[in-house]
Amino acid sequence: MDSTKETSNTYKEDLLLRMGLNDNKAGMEGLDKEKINKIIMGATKGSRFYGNELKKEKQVNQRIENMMQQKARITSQQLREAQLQVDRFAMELEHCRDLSNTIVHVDMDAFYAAVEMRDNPELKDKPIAVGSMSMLSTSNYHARRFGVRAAMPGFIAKRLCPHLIIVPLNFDKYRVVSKQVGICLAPTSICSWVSCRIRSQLQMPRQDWPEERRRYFIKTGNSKTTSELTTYLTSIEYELSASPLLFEDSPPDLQPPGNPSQVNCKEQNKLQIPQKSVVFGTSAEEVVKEIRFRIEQKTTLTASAGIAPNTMLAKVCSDKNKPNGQYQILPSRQAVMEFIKDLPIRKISGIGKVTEKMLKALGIITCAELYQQRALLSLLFSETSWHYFLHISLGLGSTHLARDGERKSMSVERTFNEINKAEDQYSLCQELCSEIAQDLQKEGLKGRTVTVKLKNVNFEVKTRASTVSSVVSTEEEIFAIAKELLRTEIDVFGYLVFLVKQTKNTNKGASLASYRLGTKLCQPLGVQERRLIKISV
DNA sequence: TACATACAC
DNA sequence: GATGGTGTATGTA
Repeated sequence: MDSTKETSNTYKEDLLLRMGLNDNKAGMEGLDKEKINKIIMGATKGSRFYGNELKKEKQVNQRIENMMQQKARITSQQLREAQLQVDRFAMELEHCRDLSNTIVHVDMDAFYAAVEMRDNPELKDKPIAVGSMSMLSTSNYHARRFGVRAAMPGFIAKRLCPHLIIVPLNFDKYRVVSKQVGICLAPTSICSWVSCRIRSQLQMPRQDWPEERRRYFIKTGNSKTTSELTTYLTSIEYELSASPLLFEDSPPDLQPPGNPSQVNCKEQNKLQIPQKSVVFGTSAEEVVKEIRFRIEQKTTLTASAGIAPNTMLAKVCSDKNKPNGQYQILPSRQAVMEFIKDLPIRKISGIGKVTEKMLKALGIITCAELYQQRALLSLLFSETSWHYFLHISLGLGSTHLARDGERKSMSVERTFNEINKAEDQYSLCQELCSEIAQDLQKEGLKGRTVTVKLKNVNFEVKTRASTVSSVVSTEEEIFAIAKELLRTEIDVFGYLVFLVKQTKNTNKGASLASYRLGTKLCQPLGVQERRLIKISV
């Protein structure tokens, strides 16, 4: 076990990186990180959670050490050869660079928090977060100034910001708003979306649209007018959805919405709506402004957006002018490379904490540095990984939006407080099996692999899986398998948590590739004790 | 196929 | 007092 000294000295920096404030998020620039980290560490140090993080951190450090040893064994001859090979590949990629698509990534600002603030005016101007004392899903920008952010436990957030108001999650509400946002995009283009994040591919020019089609009337506070206008807006949307949305790059007809002085105030006699109106242009930028305008009119919430030649860049761009802003990378190689140059790799979707740290050990922080080290990376990482890195450093990414494929797994997982008796664990397992069975039935799916996931009080996680020859889907079938998996673990280790998973189904039609079912139970007292009892027996 | 890791949201 | 839940991909054995 680690001595206290080792813990406090050797890994201090590492742990701050792992446990301290992650400010890689909009609205968290220029915070007093040191002060915030002090509070976070004060709240977490000595906890079981902290102990497990320490352990995981050591594993990452070991990985890095292995990598560095491997690096030390690389000869300059090997490096030269790698350089040639990588550059040949890079040239091919360059040759295939496609700047002809326009990808838009729309991202709602502090989504859950914004919904809660909208629905409860008392929360306006106050620091709020959505979630529980155990875990927060998101926070508003006010709270972010205190270092309060998503994935932080509420009790720690409270220490950072004692006045923080924590609102419980209302998934049903977010689902409704999420759908409304989807409708705002539907007429625009081909679009695919996950939760409140939306990617949209603008496809066809709309330069021949009459201005009337691109005109919107601003909602006002007046309730009667608002209702009229809403009706009108709805009818416009209906019209839009009946035709493809078109655009091409051309100067905007008007300034951005949201700035009253720039709003067009023409009379609309024909429509008998004497209100302010706004007309959007036909460029990509204008279309995106229009999308964001529609979202705001429909939901009273703001969204940010990125416009770029591929999905990787569009995603990064959507964060650049958050909240309530947008950013475009023009479709030229130069614009792309200029944008990429000093961009920290951590900003790219898919580069997380661990990858960031490993690359940092190689002196890589920015995309330009990622490119410089391309030969070395090809020798240290798997083909999949270095290809991925190379794409990033060239500013390349997917230029089309994949349709949602069929699901590959399904799971249910829950963390519990205290379960002392094995029989209680079995019955909880059965409950989860029942839930999964229902979920499977809802989608008409079946699976072949059942996985049980266990987590003990020290946050150690293990998974145990079993694949059967024919598909299963009922509570009884699944529980029979899960129970066996669980039994082995309880008997041997006295573990407290479990999970079940299932994969691959050959049925056609209503079928599922796989599903997963999980449970986690926590038992504060048990592990050591139980293990001892087992041994003594 | 089994298991662990990393990542996103 | 207290550190989530769901899903995907990948590496390795």
